[in-house]
Amino acid sequence: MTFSSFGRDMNLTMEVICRELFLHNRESIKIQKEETAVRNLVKILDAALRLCNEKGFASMSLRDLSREADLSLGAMYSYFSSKDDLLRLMQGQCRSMVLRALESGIEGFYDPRMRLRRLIQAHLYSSEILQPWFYMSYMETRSFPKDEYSLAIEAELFTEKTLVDIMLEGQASGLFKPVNAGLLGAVTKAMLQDWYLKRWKYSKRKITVQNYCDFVLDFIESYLLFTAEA
Amino acid sequence: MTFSSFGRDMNLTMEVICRELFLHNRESIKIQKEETAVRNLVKILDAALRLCNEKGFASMSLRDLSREADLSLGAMYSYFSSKDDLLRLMQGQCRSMVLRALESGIEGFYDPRMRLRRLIQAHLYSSEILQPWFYMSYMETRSFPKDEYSLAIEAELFTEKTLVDIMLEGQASGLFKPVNAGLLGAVTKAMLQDWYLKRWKYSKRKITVQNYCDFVLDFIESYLLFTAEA
DNA sequence: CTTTTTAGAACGAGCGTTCGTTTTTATTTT
DNA sequence: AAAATAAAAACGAACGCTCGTTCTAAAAAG
Repeated sequence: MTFSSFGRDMNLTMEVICRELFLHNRESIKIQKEETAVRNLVKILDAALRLCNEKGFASMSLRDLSREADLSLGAMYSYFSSKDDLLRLMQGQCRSMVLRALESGIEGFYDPRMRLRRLIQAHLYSSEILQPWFYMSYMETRSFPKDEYSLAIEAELFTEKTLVDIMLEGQASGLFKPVNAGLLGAVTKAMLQDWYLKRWKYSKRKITVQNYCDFVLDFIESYLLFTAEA
Repeated sequence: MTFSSFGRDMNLTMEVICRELFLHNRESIKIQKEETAVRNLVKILDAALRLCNEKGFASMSLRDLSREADLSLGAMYSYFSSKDDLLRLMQGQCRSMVLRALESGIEGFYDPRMRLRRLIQAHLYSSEILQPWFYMSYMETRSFPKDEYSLAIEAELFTEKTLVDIMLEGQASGLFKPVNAGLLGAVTKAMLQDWYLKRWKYSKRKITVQNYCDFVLDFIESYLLFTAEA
């Protein structure tokens, strides 16, 4: 699975995300016409993610957002009922789409080594495309309202558990070495997260998601696989 | 080097940090008597770090801080001249003491394998003791005032470069395998950071800093060292 | 003309910061 | 040893400003 084939298969564009968001929230969104709504939701979400990445959700004022999205305060309140509601909209839609991408990444694969590769690829590629959302989710989790907080933690632990389960499968079938799978899963998650948390560093060094992915896979597999290599 | 021996050698207690802080900032601090000043600085910094970890620096109001530190607003302003100044005080003092701890960790060691071990230990142990400060620094860096931002980035890159340099030394001397040292340094930093960023997760799983440290060292050395093992 | 969408002034709450006052501590005088 | 005074530290109401949110009127669309 290459990054560009992943990009083609999953459709993680803002346009698509905002259209789904609109269709799933017609009751709460006060705008009727789909095209108008989608166009403005894209402007709002793009601007919100940009501002959240710069200064954080709490420090992003709705006046900043209004300026950046090129919509008045009143107009924006036709799309969400409060600042927290805006957060809920972004979280709900993006989380479900990323989860879908991860699941369909490993779907139909049964060899532990292949499943591990594909899960790591799917995670890195998703976060490459939706980096601002991943970054925002990571940095803001602690200040989310209670329900969103739980969902975010749950999602983090779910991905980690999936990693660990694949490792345990591989160990059970004698394919992987009996190393500490729990800790290996945890630090693998940390490496996956570093890709979207330190994007500035990796871009400056001209390291692509493909480079990073290959390295992480080699690093982990060297530790897990029995040495057939030199 | 064990965690407890490290704790004994470096003196990273709040009491010590605040006393140094006071002595280095006598001009700007409006309180004369050392004992009074140190006692209250400890209250202020402890409370500030606690609140910053809960809700972030921007969302911590000075009224919150005043309540938690059990000091009036006016009294607190005898110790710093603005909210940003409070940040600068915490950053300056803690950063220099952590840097000192890292440097004296590898001082006097010349074998690359030993240097790598000791640097990783010193980093994990420091962040175990000053976890709230490490966490705050990581999460708030992007919203620091310009000068503090640069210093924080510089410190992050310095630690990473030190890791990479040790790896390159080891490779040059034929002790380590010729893997991608730049990327290995980057993901090593990510693993070190995960220890203070996800403390809640590791405490819940009853994983100690010693466990984590041993695992990370084993993981990295397996990748770097030529296989003398099974 | 009716409906949908946008604009931006207005409001109360909470922010960082200031400052005149009170309380506590230390020193001097009786 | 007690009282008086001076110095140091702590207090918290008040100020100007920005925040999230509401609301009415204007503009645009059909």
